[in-house]
Amino acid sequence: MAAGSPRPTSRDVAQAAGVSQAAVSLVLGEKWRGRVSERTAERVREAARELGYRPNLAARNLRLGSTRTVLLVVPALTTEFFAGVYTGAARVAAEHGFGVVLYPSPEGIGPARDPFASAQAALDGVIASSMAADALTAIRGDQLPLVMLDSDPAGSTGAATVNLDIRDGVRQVAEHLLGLGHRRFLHLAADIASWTFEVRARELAERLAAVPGTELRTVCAPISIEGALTAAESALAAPGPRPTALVCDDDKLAAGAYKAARRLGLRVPDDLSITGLDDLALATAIDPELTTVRLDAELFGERGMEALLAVMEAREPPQGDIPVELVVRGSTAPPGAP
Amino acid sequence: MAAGSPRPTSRDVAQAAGVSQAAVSLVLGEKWRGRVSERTAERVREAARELGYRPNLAARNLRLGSTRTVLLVVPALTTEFFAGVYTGAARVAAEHGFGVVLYPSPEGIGPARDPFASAQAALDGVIASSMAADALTAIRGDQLPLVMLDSDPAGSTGAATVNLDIRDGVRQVAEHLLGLGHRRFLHLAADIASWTFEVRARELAERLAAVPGTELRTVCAPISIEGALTAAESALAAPGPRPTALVCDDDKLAAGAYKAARRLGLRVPDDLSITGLDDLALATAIDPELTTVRLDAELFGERGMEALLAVMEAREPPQGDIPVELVVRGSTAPPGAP
DNA sequence: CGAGCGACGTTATACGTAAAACTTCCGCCG
DNA sequence: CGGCGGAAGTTTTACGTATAACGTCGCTCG
Repeated sequence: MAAGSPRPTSRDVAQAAGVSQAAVSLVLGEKWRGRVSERTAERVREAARELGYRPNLAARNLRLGSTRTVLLVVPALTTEFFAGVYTGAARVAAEHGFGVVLYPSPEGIGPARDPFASAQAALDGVIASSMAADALTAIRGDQLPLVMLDSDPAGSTGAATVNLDIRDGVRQVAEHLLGLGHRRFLHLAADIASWTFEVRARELAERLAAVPGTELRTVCAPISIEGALTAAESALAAPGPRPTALVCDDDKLAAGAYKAARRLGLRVPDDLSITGLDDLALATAIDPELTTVRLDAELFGERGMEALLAVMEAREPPQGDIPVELVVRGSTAPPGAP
Repeated sequence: MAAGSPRPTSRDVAQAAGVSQAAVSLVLGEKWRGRVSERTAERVREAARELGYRPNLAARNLRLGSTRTVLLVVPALTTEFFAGVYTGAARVAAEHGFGVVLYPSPEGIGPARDPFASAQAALDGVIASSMAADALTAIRGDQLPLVMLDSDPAGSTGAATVNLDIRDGVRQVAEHLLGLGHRRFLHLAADIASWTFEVRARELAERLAAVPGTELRTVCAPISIEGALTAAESALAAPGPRPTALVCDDDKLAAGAYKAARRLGLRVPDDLSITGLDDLALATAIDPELTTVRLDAELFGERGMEALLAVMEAREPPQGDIPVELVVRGSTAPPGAP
């Protein structure tokens, strides 16, 4: 293992072990049942260890025409949610001998490099979450197996989808708040044109419309604490009867809403109930702790990877949305409580 | 671009354009100044576009012996800090024609796959942050250019390091609190054996030791809100005079400390001043907003990548720590304030 | 006794690209 | 007019691996 010397190749190992390069490949490829004697196999392994041999992946990929590598495209890494998705996907991938490469969408990263250029390696498949349309066409152009996370199952792309049952989560939130007696609602929505947010808006509207005497206003904000703060503050300060329940599209928006409430002198939950969606660490950091919908990010990633494996093997991907769970904490109470 | 057909190769393009494969390689490689006429070059480009040609990266990597891909090893993605590091590193990398692959440390991911197996692609270099020692030896075994983030510059590895000036950050925190009049301190430390945390402890102790009449106790906790909560609660409830200032190793610990204070009926900052370190979104989500040290994650990533480029080109990596800045918010006040 | 077969390997080839080395043609200058 | 140099390509080779195709024994069985 002399320093500075070029990496040893399988041919070097072969020479050291006194066999042919093919034999090395057979032994190290674990596919030598009746092809090589146990004694030579051991000699080869010994030589490989001795030289510190590592197969050249570029060569292997070229030969096999596949890299056993998959790309996970996420919109951002500004919360721990997609870290969980990655963890789940990577676990399942590893069980099948695949690796996962992470690509956070090109916010702030030069547009010159698309996901594929960035990953450099050839890819065997893609899991994409809430992505921009242009990046999507780039993918389809490559004709790669594709699974979309949290996207319209009836979308025009025809790609397989894996979704959290956000609809059910919003339903649970609505029932919870209606059950507490709330009738005047404000929806603090994310200002992103994405299916997963459209679902929230639609489901909430439908659930509330089913109950006579309810009101629903909606205000959009960028997904950041600052953005939510200003949007929520002006909406809550608007004339007319004040909403008693504030449904936020995610936990970060909810955190901004807390600050808006505080500025306006509103107590949570006495004057205003607030709900989130995600169940980030943030949800239990703020006071009172946030009533929110728990999303199982790791399971989401696992299911995504399982679906991709199915697509790659030309099997039918598994169906069924991933269940979510309402977590009731201190940010919700009956309206007008003391 | 018939569907299902195998991807076109440079040879297909050559045939379509009526030239040799070498000509295609020359034209598309942008290195054909005096080698190919403008007219044929255009024909080649046209044919490539027509067929939807994408070079096979595995083949290119094999030929060039380099992948222009770099690995960024991060301890976790549970806060947005390392997302910022990635963004910065990726920006600089893109400017130099490099891609960055992200590898979150193997918490929960099968140990069977080391970073290199995971990245699948061969790598040209590694930027590693606060990593475990065994993973490090795996890297050194590969003799790859390596830059360490937030690691002991006098460490035994001899690798280049890029550091935030955490020492100065802690100094600023100490001066701020001492200036407010605090004398009894509690240090809520991360229970991770890592240089970056050792620096915090050492610097804080030194700064306080320089002022007569100060007291310092230390308690360790896992970096999570829950962990910080229990550790801080029992430490604050301990007998003897209560500390008036609580210095936390990062913002997440500080968030847990808020909850501990609340449970014990202590008001922040009147009864207890609290400081963090990181300036995450979390810092402004909690009430009162957290006095903390702002770390420029993107700049950190940029510097890391610049250093790695220097190492790869056998240049001397740039020296100098990255400055940090104390951000004073509402969580600190003079002790015993009304 | 020779055909056949299994064990144990080896030789040869292909993957798709980049680039060094070579060919051909032509214009131009001494 | 001979040769030189440059433009415009082409032919060839190498990168490191996996595997199909091909020996070569020694033994067994009909």
